[in-house]
Amino acid sequence: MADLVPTVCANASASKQWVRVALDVPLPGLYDYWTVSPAQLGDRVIVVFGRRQMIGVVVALPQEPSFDPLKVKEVQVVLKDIEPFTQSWLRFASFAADYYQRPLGEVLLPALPVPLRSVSSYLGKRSGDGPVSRLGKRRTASQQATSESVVPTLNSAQEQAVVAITQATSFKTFLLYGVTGSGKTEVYLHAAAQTLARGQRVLMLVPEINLTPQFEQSLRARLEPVAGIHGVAVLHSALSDTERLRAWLRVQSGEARIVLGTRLAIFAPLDDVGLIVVDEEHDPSYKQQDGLRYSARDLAVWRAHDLGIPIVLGSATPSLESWANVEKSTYQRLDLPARARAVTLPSVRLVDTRRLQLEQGLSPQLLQAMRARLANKEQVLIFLNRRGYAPALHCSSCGWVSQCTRCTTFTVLHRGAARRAQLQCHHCGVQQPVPKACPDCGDQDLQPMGRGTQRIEEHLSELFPEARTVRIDADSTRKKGSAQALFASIHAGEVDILVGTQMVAKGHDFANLGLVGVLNADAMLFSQDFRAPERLFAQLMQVAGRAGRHSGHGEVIVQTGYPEQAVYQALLRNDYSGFARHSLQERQEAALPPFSYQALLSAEARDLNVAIDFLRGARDLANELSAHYQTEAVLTLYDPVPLRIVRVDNMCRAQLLLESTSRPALQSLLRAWLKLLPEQLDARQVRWQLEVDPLEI
DNA sequence: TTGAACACCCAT
DNA sequence: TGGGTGTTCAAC
Repeated sequence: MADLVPTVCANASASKQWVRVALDVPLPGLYDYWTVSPAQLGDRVIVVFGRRQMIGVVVALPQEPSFDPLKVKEVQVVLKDIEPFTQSWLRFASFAADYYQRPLGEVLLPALPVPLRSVSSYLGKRSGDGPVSRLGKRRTASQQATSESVVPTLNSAQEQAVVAITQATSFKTFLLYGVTGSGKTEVYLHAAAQTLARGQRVLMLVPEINLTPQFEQSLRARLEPVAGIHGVAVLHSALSDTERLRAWLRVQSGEARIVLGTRLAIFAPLDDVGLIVVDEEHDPSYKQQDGLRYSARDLAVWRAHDLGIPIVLGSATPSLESWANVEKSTYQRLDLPARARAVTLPSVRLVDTRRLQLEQGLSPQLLQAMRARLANKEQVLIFLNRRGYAPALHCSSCGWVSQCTRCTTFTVLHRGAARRAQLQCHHCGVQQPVPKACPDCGDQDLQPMGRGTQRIEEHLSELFPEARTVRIDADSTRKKGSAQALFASIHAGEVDILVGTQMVAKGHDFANLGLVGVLNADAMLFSQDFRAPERLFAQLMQVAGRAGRHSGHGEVIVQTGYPEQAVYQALLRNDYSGFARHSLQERQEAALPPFSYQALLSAEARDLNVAIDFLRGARDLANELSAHYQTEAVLTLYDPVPLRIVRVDNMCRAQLLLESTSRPALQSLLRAWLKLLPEQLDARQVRWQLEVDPLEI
């Protein structure tokens, strides 16, 4: 840190300087302050804002303040414990703020580790010289070098992909398209190694934390020889504040050569990047669902464009947006046609449940296949996207169903420790004891309705008492580290039957898994959302890909009442491209994304009518504005509608969808609209927010 | 919109 | 007296 000596000469430092500061407040705009200590663009400062002290980022050095100079306050401290943020990083944050229509400070500050943005870590009682110098004193046990692993040779398709990626000298988006097990990771690793060898850094995004340890391990093994022992940094939200700070500083200082992380890592402060990788680019986890609602994948593409570098989006089931970009030749597709280990894909079977007598939701076909696999000492995965014991409790004599008092949903029956049952609302989190008798008619014969993972687990344990059954869902993995322990026991062969939600579908490579059974997939078919089939297909392909990755004779059984549906037929034929063609045609005919661009204004209020009225007013306002901003483009304003689950936590929710044929036109409309919305409408009783490119509608 | 500051209330 | 809760107000 010797290079952090102030760079401004002594006489200049005495003069008064204006700084424009971005603060993490939900108000639009930037705030001017003055200082006599030298402050540069990208420095952090501690300022007084209203009644509180805050850390902000200097984003401009104006000649004159844009506010009454007499009211402009002095900066309290100019923080110099890290290098100022670079122009390119600030430009990136500004783009994200503009595009998602949020104040710049709401992007910049949450992107920093907590200690770097909280005043208390600098001015607190025991803060000393701040979090960075405190970190320096307390040295970490040096990381053990991972043993070097053998670099596998690439097949010709992989080879071609690596060549294409590494030969790109400017911005170019590649869609690396290959089924599970086709060796996408090897392509990333080879391309990354070459990028590092050229002296540039690599940013690699993965969808979820629970698969980073696996991924991190193979990355470390392969890249530490090139990048150095401290050359790999991992960033995700499960890190503690200090761990996150430590990793972040290694990124910012340039020590980390490769940055691996979840969506938040897209805001990592590095610009000498030569390659960005977004693994499983279709995954919905890349979309942040609260606060700044960004898509890390979309931002990654923008960043690659801004930096003039190649970016690789990888998937077996690309998003239709990306697929359409390939068809427009905006992206270049790279195919990995075969499974790298030269094993065949699992065979898929649809079991039509309409004429079947199911036993606890399980078809005779599935049970028989399970028996065969278990006898053969193979593992079986039962996939059910529904946690808890049963989706509701039901009175068979009067028809009463357990409902949440605060939400318009059923409360879910859960079995806790020692078989203690309770009712839980999955939306507001409220927990209630299970009534002994029906609250309406007093009948004591209350029955669970439907099946969740707990109930399936219980039933399978009874059916296959000799098999070791394990459940993996949000409930069984709540404790820190328990997910990893469970996965470890599966890998160690200590588990025969695995019951799980979508948690198990992602990334894990279970060597001995022979059969995957999918229950209740139809639930996803009936969603209002136009993306539901796309999501279902991706999820089914992904969970199917867990079977037979090593043995080569994997089998997938999907139970459905609608086997003729296009999604299932495409799955049967393992035909993503056919499914994509069919879906894109439907989207085009309906002028839905990717053939249009959307924004979603949502509102919530105690009274549904208040929310709807607010949205109606907002729609009228947008209608007026559209005359000015949509000259060429076509704007569609839908009617405000209540959400499917209208009331959550006693707030009623509604939304208004805007759709435009032009992204720039939509952007300028939104900007003008958001300026006027708070003034023109009585928003006092309404909480509202705007989402650009919503993923779920 | 947030959160600090203040007023107010109630239990001890 | 102190803590918990509700209300108001300011924000370069």
